[in-house]
Amino acid sequence: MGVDKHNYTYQDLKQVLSEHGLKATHQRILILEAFIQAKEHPTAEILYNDAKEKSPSLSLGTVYKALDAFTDVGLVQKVKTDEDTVRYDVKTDNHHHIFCHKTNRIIDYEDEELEALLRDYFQRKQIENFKIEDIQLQVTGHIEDENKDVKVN
Amino acid sequence: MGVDKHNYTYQDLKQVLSEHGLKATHQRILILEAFIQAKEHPTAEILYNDAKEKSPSLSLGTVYKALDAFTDVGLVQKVKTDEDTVRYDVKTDNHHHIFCHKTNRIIDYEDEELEALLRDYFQRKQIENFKIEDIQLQVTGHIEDENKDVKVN
DNA sequence: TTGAATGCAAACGGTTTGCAAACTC
DNA sequence: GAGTTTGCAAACCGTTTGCATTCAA
Repeated sequence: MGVDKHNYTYQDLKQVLSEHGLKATHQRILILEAFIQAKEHPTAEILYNDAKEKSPSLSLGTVYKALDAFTDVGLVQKVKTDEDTVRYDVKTDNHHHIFCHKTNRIIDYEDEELEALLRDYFQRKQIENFKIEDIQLQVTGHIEDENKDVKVN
Repeated sequence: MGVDKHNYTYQDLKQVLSEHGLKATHQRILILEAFIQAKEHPTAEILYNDAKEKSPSLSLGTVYKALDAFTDVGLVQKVKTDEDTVRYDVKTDNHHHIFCHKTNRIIDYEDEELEALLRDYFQRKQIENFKIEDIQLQVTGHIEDENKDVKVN
């Protein structure tokens, strides 16, 4: 079971955690739920505030520990930014990020043609003495009309 | 005058700062010098330690302030990483980064063919409602033999 | 039952801030 | 001379840590 943005029941999320070898605690389930419902690349604090509504005794430290655990098993990954807080991403292969420095939004970008292009390019241009594990584009710029969507593809 | 990794005299560096509209203080000149001599994408602390050798009264705060000033005028840029310290980069257009998670090295990658490829691709695939200012690849992986160089191209 | 996760509070560490003194232009 | 930059120390703030308690398996 992956972690697309569909409707997951509590049980589903529990199963996702188990499948990744994690103890399915109530807190982790709520944090994962908050993650999936979060619009975009949340910070630990955002998840904390969201999940706290359903479990007021939740502590920030627990969120950090949960996110570390999620990261370790590859359920989630840290997004490289130049902000002073870490933002997280539900891990899926082959997707890139569009950074808007006006709104601080980080938008996912996915395109099969781009993947093919990069795959092909790096097959020809080898990097000597380096094993590539992942390639991600960072497209930086700004949204032109903040009230409209950014439509990719 | 740009900031390639050539031999700059004190006077040259002073001029670089002036040309960018910055007051050419002794400290800033030393910091810029340390930057240019730094092998790879240094942190503020590395520059502090290097520059401190020539000016022992230098303080870390000054380095941060200088780097902020350098960043503001586009002399330097912050590198997006998922580390907990900011790393800086002498700003030049059209270059990408190779991240080694074994050594934490960040290696520059530059290739005209790749630029053409990306330029061409994004000309065809427009991102609606978004003005692209910069595109950077993050290639992550690991160096195979740490004693040998990573050769690009 | 047992080892792992939680909650809390204190510690950490990179970065920022405030301000008097020093310096650039 | 005017206004910016420096150096210092304290503050800041996101994140980590330690430990007793609680919980999942």
